[in-house]
Amino acid sequence: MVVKKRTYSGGFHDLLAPVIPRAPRSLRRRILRNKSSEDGGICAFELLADVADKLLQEQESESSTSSISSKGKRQISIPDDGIKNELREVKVKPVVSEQHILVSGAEPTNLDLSLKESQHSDNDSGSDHASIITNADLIKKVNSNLIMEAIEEKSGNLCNANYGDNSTEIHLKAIEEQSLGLTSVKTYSLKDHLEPCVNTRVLNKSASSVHLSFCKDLFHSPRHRGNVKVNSRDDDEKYFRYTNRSNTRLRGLGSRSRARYTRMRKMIPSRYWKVAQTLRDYELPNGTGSGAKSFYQKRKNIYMRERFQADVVYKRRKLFHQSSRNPCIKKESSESMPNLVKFSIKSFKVPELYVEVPETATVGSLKRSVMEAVTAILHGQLHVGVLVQGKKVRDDNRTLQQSGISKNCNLESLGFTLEPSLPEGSSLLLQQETPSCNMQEQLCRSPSSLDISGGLSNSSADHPFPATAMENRVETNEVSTTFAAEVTPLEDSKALVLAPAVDAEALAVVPLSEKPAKKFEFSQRRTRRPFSVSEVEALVEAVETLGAGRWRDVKMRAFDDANHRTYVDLKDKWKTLVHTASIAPQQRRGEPVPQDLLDRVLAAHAYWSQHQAKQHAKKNQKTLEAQM
DNA sequence: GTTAGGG
DNA sequence: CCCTAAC
Repeated sequence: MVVKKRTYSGGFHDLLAPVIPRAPRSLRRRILRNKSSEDGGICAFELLADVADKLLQEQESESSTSSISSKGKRQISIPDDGIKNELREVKVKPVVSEQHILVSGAEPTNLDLSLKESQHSDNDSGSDHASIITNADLIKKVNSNLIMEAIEEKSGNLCNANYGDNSTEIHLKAIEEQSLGLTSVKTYSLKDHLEPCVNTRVLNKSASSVHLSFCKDLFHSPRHRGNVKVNSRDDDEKYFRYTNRSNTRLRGLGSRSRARYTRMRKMIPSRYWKVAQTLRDYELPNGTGSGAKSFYQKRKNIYMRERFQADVVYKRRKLFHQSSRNPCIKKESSESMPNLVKFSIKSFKVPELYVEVPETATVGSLKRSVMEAVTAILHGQLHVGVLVQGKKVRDDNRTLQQSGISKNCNLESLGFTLEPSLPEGSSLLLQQETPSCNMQEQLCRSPSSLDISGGLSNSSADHPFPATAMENRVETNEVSTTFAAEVTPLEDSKALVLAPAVDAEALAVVPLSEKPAKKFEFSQRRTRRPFSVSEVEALVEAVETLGAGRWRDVKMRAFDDANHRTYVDLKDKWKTLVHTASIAPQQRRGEPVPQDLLDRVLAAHAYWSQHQAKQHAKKNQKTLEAQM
């Protein structure tokens, strides 16, 4: 006997089209089609459920027939194990899976169960399924389009694009797995030559709920990564699109079903989702197109430009498809998705807004004053800055990795800033530059600091990076009125809640001419960027001609384009070069500087030292003469 | 803003 | 690289 029915429960009611008792194939097909057209797209789960369904059907018919029907229909036979099965889990995953997204409309316990089962039986996160298929009764390769057929039912041409290879190969395996308390575990591994593999598993257990887990890599195997992209859309519920390699066919994955919604949320790390939601719900009054909607619209160009956008959502979504373009990531992408860097902006803070109110003012008027100060700042166009290790990342074209933003490091030093374009002559004086004041200090020192976050962050322990925005002190050409963004773990963060402007009766915001306001940027050491040999050479050349001491000129001459090299840096480097050149080669560290360069360093150093000495002598001479 | 020098 | 005095 074989699987007679599937029992779905818990929120998949509108997701699972095939949740129907056995019916004539034609009928079920019609149902599926209707469902499909209604949604205007397919969902991976439906698709796979259908694949499983087909397999089961084939299995069923196999009990009386042989493998290939006379009609040429592809059938797959598996031995009748005599077990009554209920479909318990349909698992879809690529051969190389990075992560499962568990979707369950059922209770957490069921979810846990599903997880356990996955952990127990799915040691196949690598490319080897043998580990879980210990007792293969049957392995059958069918050069077949069976899976294609099932998929095509739901997706039309899309899967042709992805799986349109007739070499699709199907392995069927059935096993007994008593240790799980399962009467039977059948594993159907549908694997095409290109991978990913679709592994449809039918578990038998007494519970009535169904757990679905599938990998977000369904159509996104490492080997295909360069060709398959995850797109995003304006509609959250059709949040992702998978595109084929020509990027012309897009498949909306969604329907309005809660389950899909849930699944999408699972596919997206929660904090991003929530930020996305938040940004959608709370529009930013930034004047750049009325907030979130415009952000989403901008995303149309998501593949056109490798650049970071000012909204976190956009930025983090882009992470999903940064895989193949950056060679630095390749090492990882050969195994899995690129690491996702998780951002969560808990709050934006505006420290040191100075508001003056008379003692007799009411609290309400104080609130209004503060609000006006804030809205005055936020009124103009906002820009978002990204700070890494306190250094503002100015090059929007750099990848996160190149900018030192990675999953495993630096996140504690990551920050976002809001940079309003203050109107000319604004009376608002925000802090000016002051290194070495951290946010805590700053906030403590600033009774009028505003937390405009409304951030409701239930910290979840799995995010190790409560980060504080910081900004470096130097190299700021812009008028830098920045607000730090506190990047924190989040679960239920409402990123930005901005109250509307209130009446203009508010009290004056005091221009702080008397107090050299401190920029609220928080100094953090820049990332170390050792000088390359070519940089050293450029430096040496410049110093040879200009002399040691004219560092600004040296900068302009040789490092004008290197924003990360200040003239102070050049001066420091020269200092270390002189030192390096004067010590034994064995004592030198770092990338070896060619000896000839070091020789030139010493020569130039000697020359300009002497020159300087001469200058000093002249100067002293002159002063002496003047005194006489 | 630059320079110089200690940390 | 940072910090900062001194210009």
